[in-house]
Amino acid sequence: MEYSDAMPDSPTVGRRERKKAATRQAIADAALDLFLEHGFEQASVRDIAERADVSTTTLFAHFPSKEALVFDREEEVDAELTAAVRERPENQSVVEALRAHALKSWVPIASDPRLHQLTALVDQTPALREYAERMWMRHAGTLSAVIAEELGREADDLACSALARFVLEIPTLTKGRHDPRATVETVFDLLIHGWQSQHDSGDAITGSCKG
Amino acid sequence: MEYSDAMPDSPTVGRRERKKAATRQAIADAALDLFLEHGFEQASVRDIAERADVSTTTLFAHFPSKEALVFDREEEVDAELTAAVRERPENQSVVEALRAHALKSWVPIASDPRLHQLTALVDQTPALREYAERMWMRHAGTLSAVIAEELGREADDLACSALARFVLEIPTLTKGRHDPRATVETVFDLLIHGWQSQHDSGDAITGSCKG
DNA sequence: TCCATAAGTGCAACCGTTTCAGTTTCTGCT
DNA sequence: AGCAGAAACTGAAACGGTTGCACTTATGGA
Repeated sequence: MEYSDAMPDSPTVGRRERKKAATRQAIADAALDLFLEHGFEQASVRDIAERADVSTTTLFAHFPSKEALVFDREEEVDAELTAAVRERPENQSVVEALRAHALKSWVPIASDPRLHQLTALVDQTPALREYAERMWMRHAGTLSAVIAEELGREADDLACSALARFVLEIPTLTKGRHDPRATVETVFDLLIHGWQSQHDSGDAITGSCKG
Repeated sequence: MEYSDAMPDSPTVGRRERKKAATRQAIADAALDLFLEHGFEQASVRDIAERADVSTTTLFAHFPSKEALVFDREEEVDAELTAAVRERPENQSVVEALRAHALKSWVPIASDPRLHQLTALVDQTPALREYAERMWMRHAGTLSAVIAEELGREADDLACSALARFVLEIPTLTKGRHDPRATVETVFDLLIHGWQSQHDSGDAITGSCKG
C-alpha cells in the first residue's frame, strides 16, 4: 500500500496514526472492490486481506467482522442522532427534530454511483440486510437516553424508548419504496397522531367493523 | 435414544414421523441441557450432537442454526399472530386484537422454572438476544399482509407495515421491565393516540419548548 | 539514543456450517 | 409379501469467519 506524502492533516497526527488509517482504508477499499466484483459471500476475508496486502489478523484488528467491512460509519450515525436532538432549534419538538433529521440525512442515499452500487449489494445480501437493521437498532439505547434527558424524564422512560426504537425502524421501513420522502412523512404522522386517525379505506384500523 | 411404545397419537402418523420428532426432541433437550449447564457459547454443536447421539449433519437437518436450537416455536408464533387478527371478535379493531394478543400470549413468560432459566440465558447471551429480536421481526411481513388484507388495503400499505413492525418491537421493549402488562398497555396507547398526547413532564414530546 | 508499546505477521486452531458419498429404515404400491 | 424409492441418518472431510499466540518491526517519547 502507499502512504500519501501530502502534508499531515495537523501537526499532532503522527506517521503512526496516518499509517494506521491508511491500512484501514486499504482494507476497506479492497473489501469493497471484491464485494462489488464477486458478491459478499463469494469474497473471503483471506482474499480481502491478500489484496490489501495485510494478514487476516490485521484485518480483524481493524474491523470486528466481515460485515463491518461494508459499514464504516457506525459511530458517526450515533453522534449525528444525538446532535439532531440536542442541537435542534428552539421551538422545535424532539419528534420534529427527528423527522427533519430523517428527511435530511436518511432520504438521500443515492447520487454517488459507487454508493448506489453498494446499497444494491446490501439489498441483495441477506447477511448485510440483517446487519444493517441491527446496526440501526444498536443506536436505540443512545437515542432513547438523549430524548429522555432532553425532556427531563427518567432515563428508561417507556415513551422515549419506544419512540427511539420506532424511529430507528424507519430506514428499514423505507427500503424498497418508490418515494422515501413521502414514506418518512407518513410514518411520522402516524407516530405523532397515532393509528386512531386512519379512516381512509372506509374502515379505521382502530375502528370496530371487521373488514 | 428411546422411542415410546405408547399407541400412536393418530393412525395417520407413522413410525417414521414419530422417530423424526423424537430425534428432534432429543437434540433440543441435549442442547437445552448443555446450554443451561455451560452457557451458550461454551457448548459446541459437536458436543450437543454427541449427547443427543446423532451426527452434526443430522442436527443441522433439524435446526437451521445453533441459535435455532433454543427457539422451537417459530411457525406457531406466526400462526398465532395471524389467527389473533383474523379471528378477532366482531366489533374489535385490529389494534385492539393485537393488544389483547400481546397481553394474553406475550406477557406470561414465567411460571415454569425451566422456562424461566431459559429466558435468563437468552438475556445473558448477546447472540441469543439478537436472534430473538430478529425472530420477531421475521413475522413482520406476514402480520403486515394479514392486517392489510383484513382492512382491504394494498398489500404493502405503509400504515399496516409500520403497525406490524412497531407491534413486534413490543417484546423487546418489554424485556427487563418490572411490569410487562403495564408496558404493553402504555405502548398500545402510544400507538393508538400518538406521541402528541404526551404532556406529563411539563413538556410534550411533540411540543415546542426545549428541555 | 534507547526503550515501551502499538501495529503488523504467520500459523495453527476452533467452531459453525455444508458437502458428499454412502447406509439404514420406513412407506406406499403391486 | 415383496420391492422400489424416498427419507432419515452417518462419518469424515472441507470451507470460511474468527481468535490466540509467539514473534518481528516501526514509532514516538524520555
